[in-house]
Amino acid sequence: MKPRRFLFNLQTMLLVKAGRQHHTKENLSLALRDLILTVMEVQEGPTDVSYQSSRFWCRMSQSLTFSPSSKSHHQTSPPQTKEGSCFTQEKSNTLSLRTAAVSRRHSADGMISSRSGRGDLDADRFHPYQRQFSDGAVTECLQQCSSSFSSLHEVCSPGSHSHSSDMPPSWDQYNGSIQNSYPELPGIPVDPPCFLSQSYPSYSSASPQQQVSSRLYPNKDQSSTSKYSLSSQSHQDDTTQSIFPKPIYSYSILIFMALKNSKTGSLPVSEIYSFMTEHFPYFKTAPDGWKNSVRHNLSLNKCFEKVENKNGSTSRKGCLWALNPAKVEKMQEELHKWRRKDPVTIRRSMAKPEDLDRLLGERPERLRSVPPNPKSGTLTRATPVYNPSAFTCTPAELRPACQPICQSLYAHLQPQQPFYLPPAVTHPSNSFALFSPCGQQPAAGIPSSTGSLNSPVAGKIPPVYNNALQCDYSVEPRTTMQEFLLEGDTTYDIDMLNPSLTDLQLQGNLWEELRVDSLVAEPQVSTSSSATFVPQNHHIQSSGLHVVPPISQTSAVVASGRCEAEYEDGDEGRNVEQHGCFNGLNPVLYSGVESLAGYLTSCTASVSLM
DNA sequence: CCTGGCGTCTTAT
DNA sequence: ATAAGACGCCAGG
Ligand SMILES: [Mg+2]
Repeated sequence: MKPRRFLFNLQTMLLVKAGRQHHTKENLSLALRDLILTVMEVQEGPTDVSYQSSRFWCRMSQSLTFSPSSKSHHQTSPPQTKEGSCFTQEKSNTLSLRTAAVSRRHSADGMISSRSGRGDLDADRFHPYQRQFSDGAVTECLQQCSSSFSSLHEVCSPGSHSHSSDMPPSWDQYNGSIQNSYPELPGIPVDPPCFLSQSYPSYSSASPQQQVSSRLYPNKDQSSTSKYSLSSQSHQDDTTQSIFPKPIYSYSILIFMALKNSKTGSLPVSEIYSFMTEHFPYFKTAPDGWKNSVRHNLSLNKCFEKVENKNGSTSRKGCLWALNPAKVEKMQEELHKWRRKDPVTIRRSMAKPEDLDRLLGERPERLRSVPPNPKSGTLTRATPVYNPSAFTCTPAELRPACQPICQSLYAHLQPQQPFYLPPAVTHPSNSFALFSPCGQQPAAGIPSSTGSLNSPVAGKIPPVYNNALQCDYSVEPRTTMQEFLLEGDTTYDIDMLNPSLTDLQLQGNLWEELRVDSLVAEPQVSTSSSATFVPQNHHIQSSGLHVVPPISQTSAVVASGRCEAEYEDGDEGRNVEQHGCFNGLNPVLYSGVESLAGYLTSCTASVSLM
């Protein structure tokens, strides 16, 4: 009984958080994926855990390819999008479901009209300080907005959906209680139909705009989509749009990432575009203009310098762009700042979330418990140098730390040559563009006279570079304190990542509301949970602990979360606690998260043993 | 035409 | 003041 309710709540919370409607396995999986992204962030970096989660994610991605033929509602539940964007940007701390809902709705309302045609793009315009989605995402947001709440209802009404049929009768009353807990839901309630499962045309028949097949703005950069997208073919564009929010990183940062991760350290604009579209699918379908902005940034930002392309051919075109050594460090700091800003959301906007750490510059895995080197045969191909420009340290330094993970994680990457390799090229500038490419532009502080070759320059600059370019690995004094903390102390990680936890806070709120609900319905549960749910500390997992029986891995999750439940106080405490919770989740990621979704869906049965 | 370099203007911080 | 981004212009292919 209680356990069942708890798990149900858990499911619902997960789903709502992910903005999904039905208690389907798919939705739960997707919701879990979100959760995992969060976990990855909390974990900060490609640890063994995130490695596992990455793998999980990949597998998940594959399995997420909904077959067009399947139930129509599947298509309407594109993976996470909305709440990450709609919610997290809020002041979040005090963010209530209500406000969230309202704001979402508003933003959606404002833009939804523009969806009809290419002509009216104003609403789609980028806005510097406001998260946006490409196309369909907006409408989805609207739907999600109401849907997230409606799900509470729908989920509770046994007959509403296929999966819910499994649910025990007791849910009926539960259903009632939940509804009660949201007596006056904003916005949504305004539309009474929202509470009726059938009133979601979007899910059963999907609104025209969101309808799969169609109309996406033609895009020239259709290039490497298929490789990463969650769904296939026809769905793809649509899905891509809906799924990937615009990255919150600034253009400068994105460009920086592109250059930093390039083999040579310099790229033509076109490749910078490619990098962006490849890693941030939003750009595949983004309205025109972003390329302008990229170019504009290249020109404007002193961090980026033009490099003569081939044989000093003049001109205005065909240039390569490289990083200005003198500014790199600054950029790197910027990047780390952004990184902390909202890591989860960033990952969401990425084609391959697990690549984030690599793109940002490797993290010090050594600080984490990384399993001993599993020397694998595929090593040679994927040695850490995949990100040449990001590493200035010696291979020896890198390998021990990275290999195990990188190797498997990035095995698909094409081998690249270490960026510190002496450019066998005639144009050193190209191969080592970071070092103030050509004398043409006496980069600040760097004697361009040394021009052609790296060694002289390299000899002088490296310290700075090393520090800036390689992920602050070395114990370089110059590394910022924050970064240090970030790397070495997980506790700080949590603290730093605070912003990224807004989702969780929302979750907490939600949970709390659910809990309240439970209280009403079931005094007993309330007793145990009420204690844990005092405002100051949302011991989200705690309440679960009591209820959830030692069921396989899942229970382990909760249990381990439990262990670290008690901690500090105040916000920090909560965060840490959550951290603990997620750490607890890790084991699951390891052993079989996939089963979790399934487990959750069928939890009612298994839990009853309590 | 398209691409790419870069300028202008607006907005938020 | 500055950062960031949307948008515009124009040269060159
Ligand atoms: Mg520049």
